[in-house]
Amino acid sequence: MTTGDAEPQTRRASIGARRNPASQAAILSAARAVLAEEGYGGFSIDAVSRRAGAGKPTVYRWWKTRADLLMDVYAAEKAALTVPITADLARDLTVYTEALWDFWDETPSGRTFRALVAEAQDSPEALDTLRDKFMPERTRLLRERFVKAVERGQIVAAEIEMRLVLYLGFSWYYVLTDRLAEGRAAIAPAMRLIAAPSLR
Amino acid sequence: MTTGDAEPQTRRASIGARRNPASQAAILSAARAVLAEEGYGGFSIDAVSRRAGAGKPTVYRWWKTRADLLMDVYAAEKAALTVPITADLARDLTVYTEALWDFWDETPSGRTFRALVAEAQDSPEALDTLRDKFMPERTRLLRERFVKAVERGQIVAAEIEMRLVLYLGFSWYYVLTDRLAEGRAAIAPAMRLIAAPSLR
DNA sequence: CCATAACGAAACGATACGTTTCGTTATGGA
DNA sequence: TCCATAACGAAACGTATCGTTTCGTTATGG
Repeated sequence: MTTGDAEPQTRRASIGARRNPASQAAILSAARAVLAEEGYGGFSIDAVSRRAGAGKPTVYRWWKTRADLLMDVYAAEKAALTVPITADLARDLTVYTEALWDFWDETPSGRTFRALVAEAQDSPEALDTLRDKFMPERTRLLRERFVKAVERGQIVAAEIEMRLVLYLGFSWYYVLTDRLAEGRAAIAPAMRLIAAPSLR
Repeated sequence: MTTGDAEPQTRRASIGARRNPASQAAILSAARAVLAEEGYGGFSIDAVSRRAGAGKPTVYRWWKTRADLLMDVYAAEKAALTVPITADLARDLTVYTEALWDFWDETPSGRTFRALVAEAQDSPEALDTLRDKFMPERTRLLRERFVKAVERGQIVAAEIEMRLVLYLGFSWYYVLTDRLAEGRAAIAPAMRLIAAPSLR
C-alpha cells in the first residue's frame, strides 16, 4: 500500500461461469506495483497474486508464463510514444529516444523491460516471446523511419538491420546497467552517428 | 557427466585447517559445466555444489554471491583475446568482435555472460559488481583503442564514451537475444560506423 | 433449473535459498 | 608432541517460490 495502487478490501467473488476482467485488472495493477517497488528480484507470481487478492490459479488462467504477464504490464502503460517523422533521421531518433528514456524513468516500464530481458535469459520460451513478439511490435515504427531514410537515399537498404541494432543496443546497454541518467548527453551524438549517411 | 568435466568419485576430504584449492577448482569446473548444459535457468548453488561433490558452505566460503561465482567462471576461460592495434580502428574492432563472438560461441562464456546480465537485474549488488568491476576490466583494452584514435586525430575525445557504448550495446543485443550467428555479417559495417571520423 | 466454469483460499510435493549442526581430517604454532 | 583451529562433505534446518490440485462458493446462460 505504499503506492496509489491500493487493492480493494472487498473480495472479488465469482461472477459466474466466465472470467472476471476485474481480476485481470487487479493482477496487472499488482504486478506493476510489485515491479515498481521491488524490481525483478521481488517479482514472483506468489507476491503478485497476494497483492492482487487473487488466487494463483487465476493468475495462471490469464497468463501462461511470467514473460507473458511482464509483456502485458509493459503494454498496459500504453505510452503516448511515437517516432517523429521528418527528413532528419538523427533528430527524429533523438527526440524519440529522449521520450523513451523519460518513459522508462517515470513509470515502472524501465524495470519491466529489464525484467523481460532477464526472464529471457532464464527460459528459452521467454526469449522467443521477447524476440518474436515483443521486440517486433516495439520496433515497428522505428524500422519504418529507417526505411524512409533509405527511400530518401540517405542510407542504403542493406544497412537497416545493422543501424537498428546499433540503436537498440545503445538503449539496452544504458537501461540494463541502470545508467539512463548518465547516458543522457550521449543520445544526440549517438543518433547522429547511427543516422549518418552511407558513404560511397 | 555429459561433458569432459567429470568430477572425481573420490571424496575431497579436509586437508587441515586451511582451504582446499581443489574444492575451489572443482566448484568452478562444475559451475562451468552446469552453465554450458543448463544455461542460467539451471544454474543454482545447489546444482553446482551437487555436481562438484562439495558442500554448499564450501561454495559460500569461496564466493559470497552467485554473481561473484559467475564472474570467476567467465574469467577462468582466460580467452587469448587481445584487441589488435593498428591505425585502422574499424578494422581492429571488427577483428576483435569476430574473435569475441567465436569465443562466446565455442565456450560456455556466452551463456555465462548472459547469466551475469540477468543476475544484475535480480540484485542491485550484482549490478554494481557487473558495472564497477566486470565491465571496466573487460573493456580496458577496448577503451585504449578509442583513446589512440583520438590521439591520431580521427575522433574527438568527448565521443569516446558514446562510441564505446554503441560498441558494447551492439554485442550485448546479439548475445542477449541469442542471435550471434545472425548478426555476424553486420559486424564489419557496424564497426565502420562506430569508428567513423568525427565530422566538422 | 442446473451443468458449467471461474473465483479465492489453502494445501500439495518439488526445488532453491542461505545457514547451522555434525563428525572427520590434518595443519601449524605452542 | 600435542591440541586448538578451521576447512571439509553431508545433512538438515526454516523460509520462499514454483506450478498444480482440491475445495466450497458464486452466478451465468443454455
